[in-house]
Amino acid sequence: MGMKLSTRINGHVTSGQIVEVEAYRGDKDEASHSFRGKTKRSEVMFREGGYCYVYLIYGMYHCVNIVTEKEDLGCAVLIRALEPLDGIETMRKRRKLTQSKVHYLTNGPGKLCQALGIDKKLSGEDFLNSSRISLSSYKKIKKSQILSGPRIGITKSTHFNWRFYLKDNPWVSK
DNA sequence: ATTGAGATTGACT
DNA sequence: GTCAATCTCAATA
Repeated sequence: MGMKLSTRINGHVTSGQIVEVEAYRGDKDEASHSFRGKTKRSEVMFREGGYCYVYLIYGMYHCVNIVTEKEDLGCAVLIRALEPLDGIETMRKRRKLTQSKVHYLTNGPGKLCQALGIDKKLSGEDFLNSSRISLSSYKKIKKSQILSGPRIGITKSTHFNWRFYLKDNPWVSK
């Protein structure tokens, strides 16, 4: 939370501050892609922390995750919303939004992937050694500014309060 | 081989 | 508020 997520795709640099995330883990979490073991799609989730897991959701949109923890544990953090920073005009064109609707640039997991040009080709990239996608320090966030609640859009394991978001940040999805 | 559900979004009533 | 867009996976045959 508070870190900057950046991409460089075909020379276009875009980035945003992470303001909303959800945690997924390999055991005890029925909502996780890693819960039933490795598949061709979820293989990246079982690597050691630092890799980028991107998947296609509902056949239409992409979602980006940061793999965490040790190898074989299947834990990752889904990026759900960003506060736009660099390359806003590039993001607006990718999202096909008019100036009056830039508010909707990156306030959702599918939206931010479209804005930053993230798709399945970036799944498996190493955040620490990639020329196309990276993370960097941006803002120090106080714990008191981070709120939590149930994860959005899932029907299993809804009792875990593993959605985290910045208090009063206008870019949060809901 | 077929079917139904899913970590979403935008268009429409 | 409803619904369709259409890829991946697991369950069924």
